[in-house]
Amino acid sequence: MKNTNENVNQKVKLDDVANEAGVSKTTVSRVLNNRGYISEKTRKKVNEAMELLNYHPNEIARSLFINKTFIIGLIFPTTNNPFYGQLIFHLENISEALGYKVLLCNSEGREDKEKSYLEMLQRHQVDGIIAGSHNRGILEYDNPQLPLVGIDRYLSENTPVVSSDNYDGGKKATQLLIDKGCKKIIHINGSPSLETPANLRREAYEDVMKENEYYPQSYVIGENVIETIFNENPNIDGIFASDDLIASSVMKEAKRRNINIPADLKVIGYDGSEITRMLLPELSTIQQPVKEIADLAVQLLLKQINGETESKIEWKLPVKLIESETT
Amino acid sequence: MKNTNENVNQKVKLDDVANEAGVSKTTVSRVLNNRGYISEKTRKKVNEAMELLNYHPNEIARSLFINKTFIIGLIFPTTNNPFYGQLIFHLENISEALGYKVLLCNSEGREDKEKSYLEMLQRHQVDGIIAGSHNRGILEYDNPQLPLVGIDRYLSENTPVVSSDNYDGGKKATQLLIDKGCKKIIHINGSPSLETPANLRREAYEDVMKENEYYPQSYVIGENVIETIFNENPNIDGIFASDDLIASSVMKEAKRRNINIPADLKVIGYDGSEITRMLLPELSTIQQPVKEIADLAVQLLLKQINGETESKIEWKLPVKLIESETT
DNA sequence: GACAACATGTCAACCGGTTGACATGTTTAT
DNA sequence: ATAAACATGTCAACCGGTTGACATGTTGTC
Repeated sequence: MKNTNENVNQKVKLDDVANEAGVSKTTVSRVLNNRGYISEKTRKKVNEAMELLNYHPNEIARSLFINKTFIIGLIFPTTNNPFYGQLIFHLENISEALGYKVLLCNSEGREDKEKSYLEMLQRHQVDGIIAGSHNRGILEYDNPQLPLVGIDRYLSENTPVVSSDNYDGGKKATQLLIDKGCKKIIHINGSPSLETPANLRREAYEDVMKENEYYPQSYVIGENVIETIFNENPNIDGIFASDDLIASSVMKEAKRRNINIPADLKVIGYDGSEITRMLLPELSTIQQPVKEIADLAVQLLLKQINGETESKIEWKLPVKLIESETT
Repeated sequence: MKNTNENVNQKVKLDDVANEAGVSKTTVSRVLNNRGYISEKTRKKVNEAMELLNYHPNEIARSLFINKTFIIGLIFPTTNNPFYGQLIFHLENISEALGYKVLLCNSEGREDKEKSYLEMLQRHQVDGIIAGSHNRGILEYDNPQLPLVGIDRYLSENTPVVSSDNYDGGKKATQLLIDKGCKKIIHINGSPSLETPANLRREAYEDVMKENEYYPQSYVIGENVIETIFNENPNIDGIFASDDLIASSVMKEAKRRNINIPADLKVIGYDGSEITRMLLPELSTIQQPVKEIADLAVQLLLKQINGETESKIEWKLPVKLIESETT
């Protein structure tokens, strides 16, 4: 049996298509990029050759020349989280619709991983980065060689940040608990060392509490914190958790202690992702406009990529109070 | 003010590093790739130059030459789902540890999207693809130019598939309901038109039912199906849902109808992802070994990428029955 | 019949690294 | 003293497309 060309399993390249179609390399490139004059007949011939040979243009070669990859890097703690899972879904979706692909990076909130991802994305010549995971102080963010947008995270002095209206959300949540008659309301938040807009949730909580002449008291989530809260505050009757997962842990612990929700204790969370709404519909929460956040973030990034300027740095999108059975 | 080189905002390239360090292009490349002889002194000089200039080697140029990108494509319905979110997290994590990056594709289960993603990934010269979303019949999968691994999906005759032991899972779930005394057990599954190993869950259900001389009855999930099930089967006392989200919908509907779980109706799901366990711990379920699935899938893909052969096609990993309050 | 628009080809430079061949000079070991 | 190992440089081809300049020929139109 002859070892013909067709048997050799090597990638088909533009030259092969040109040969097959009996035209020049340039003509094939013209067909691919729709430039210059091309007759319908030739176009068809070339397309047929591409079909026949199962040709896929090498985007790497193209990227190298045009100095653009149409790839966006996404750096977030993890897809294994209802909120980020939904956010990343939308980010990818919107990007795809606009002709961009996404490289996914799960930083797990670790600075070292984030740093090496950042380096990796730059090596890969991504056109821009959207990041929602962050420990401020990573030098590379301050010296951005790259279009950059943060989601719910300050990345550097002049990097745009998109977030839900955290202050308003915190206000709505706290106010609801007060309106429902809670006297001893406690707030649980993530690590406050992070300089994130999400801290505004706590700020709003504190402000509203003081306005109503209550004493604000915040705990930071961590090992056994929820147990501690119940132990240290026997008269607790309201909890504002800064995300729904924390809220669900609170509910679990309350159940274990036979504390009745909402009769004895009212609970409200934050995020309101689709999955949480589906699996835990009874939880009251402040819902973030996830799709709108993703939309805006991508838009702002593309603006930067296209060299358009935009002076506004902080973008806050309205939240929605969802009252359910836990309040 | 002079417009020195430093002011020009252009990407630093290998040549610049060479100039800065006062060595040749080749030497810099040798440092980068650790080949040939290099003195410590020179290595240091070069590294300092890279640091100083904030140099990031252009991986695109490198990929083009070595004909390898170290990128893996992931095609799944959506990250906005606890199971896929967790799976994708692990896939990315493991890949990263092995020096690969991932391009994320949310197919939404749509054939057209999947097709265009497949094409896109080939253009981008990914080294391989792991796919868990699929409508069989996409030609490209049958004619793979590319290393390929399926998760819970048959992609083509000889593409490796990794999945949980669906048959055993279906058996365990059904048997549990029977053991708990259910008489009228109904199964709800996803679209059965898909040729997926997950169909074995239904098969096991049917087999176990018949063995115990019960009449198996399956519904396909869709608009209002759950309501229909309750309406058509007033004496129903057991439901095996082929995933936890469906199970949670069943629970919701039961609550609406004041049907007590588990007294009047027992429910068991499938997946047992971390998020579901956290938000809906009361649900009994069959837990898939997500991390192990991801691990194996990546391993099998890398084997293909490295040209090693592996004749085993179907890989089944053991599931775990989690008994909770709904049974 | 002449000129514009259309169609295609040839050729080479370019994107930014990698690599092999080869030359030259310096150390080190024996 | 001499060969082997070490260190670095020069040069050019290469990866697979893209693009611009330029040439040549064909149609279509007024």
